[in-house]
Amino acid sequence: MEVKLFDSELKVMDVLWRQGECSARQVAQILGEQVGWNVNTTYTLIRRCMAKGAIERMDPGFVCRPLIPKEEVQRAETDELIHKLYDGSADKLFAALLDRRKLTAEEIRHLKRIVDELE
Amino acid sequence: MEVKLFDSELKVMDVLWRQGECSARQVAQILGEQVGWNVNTTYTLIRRCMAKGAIERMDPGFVCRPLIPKEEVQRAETDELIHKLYDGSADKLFAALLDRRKLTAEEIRHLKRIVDELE
DNA sequence: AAAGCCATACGACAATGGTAGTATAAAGGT
DNA sequence: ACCTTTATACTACCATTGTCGTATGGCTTT
Repeated sequence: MEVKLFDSELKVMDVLWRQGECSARQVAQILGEQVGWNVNTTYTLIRRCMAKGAIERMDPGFVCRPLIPKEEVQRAETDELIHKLYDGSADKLFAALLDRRKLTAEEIRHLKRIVDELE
Repeated sequence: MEVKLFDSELKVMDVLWRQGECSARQVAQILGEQVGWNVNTTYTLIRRCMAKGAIERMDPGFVCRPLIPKEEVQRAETDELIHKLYDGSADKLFAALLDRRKLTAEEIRHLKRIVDELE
């Protein structure tokens, strides 16, 4: 990820990822209800995201559009976690996930199929 | 996780997880080489970890022992990621991991083995 | 015992991140 | 034209985090 988004910025992005483009005002309203944020907080975060190139805002209407796809952020953050706690190896995270879950027989079958299809 | 460990504290923990018990001085030396930390930085972090109950330090020799297992931290941080970016669903992270196919051939082999051993 | 030297303690400082107060400006009603 | 309301900008503030400087106290060596 070229830009690092903070947790609070992620909340803004998440609204846009879910709703698609929408006005700054709407974002503020949604986050007000959803997280209890003051309107100004949202506007500040939107501006910070713009400064980072994560959001584009168009006139009229201050319509905001996410410029960074969610998948990219997911990927970057997951990588970070893998490097921080799983010795940089994705399969250790994978194994940990398998380990903590109670898998049903058919989930296991499903998994086997997916994994078998890998390369 | 009852306690939240910061990234810098995690570096200290990681030394202990790898080496097992060892003296504060050794930790400082390792992190000096490995991350370029000033000795004092390490000592400060060790003290903070002790305050959080993550490290126990014994006399003589200031031998440090990790009180929190790595698995627990991995779990907590992974949960956090899942909640932050994967709608709280481990499955989605799981799928994302498989989807990126950034896995090396060896990792894939490893995965297959893990999955085969399931149930 | 004076002088130095380690190992460790403690406190400080700067940078960062989260949150919101106050300012400004456009738009509408009277 | 003026008052209100609403949308947005700017700035400030506090808590947290990372990092290290200085202080202290014991052990050597002379």
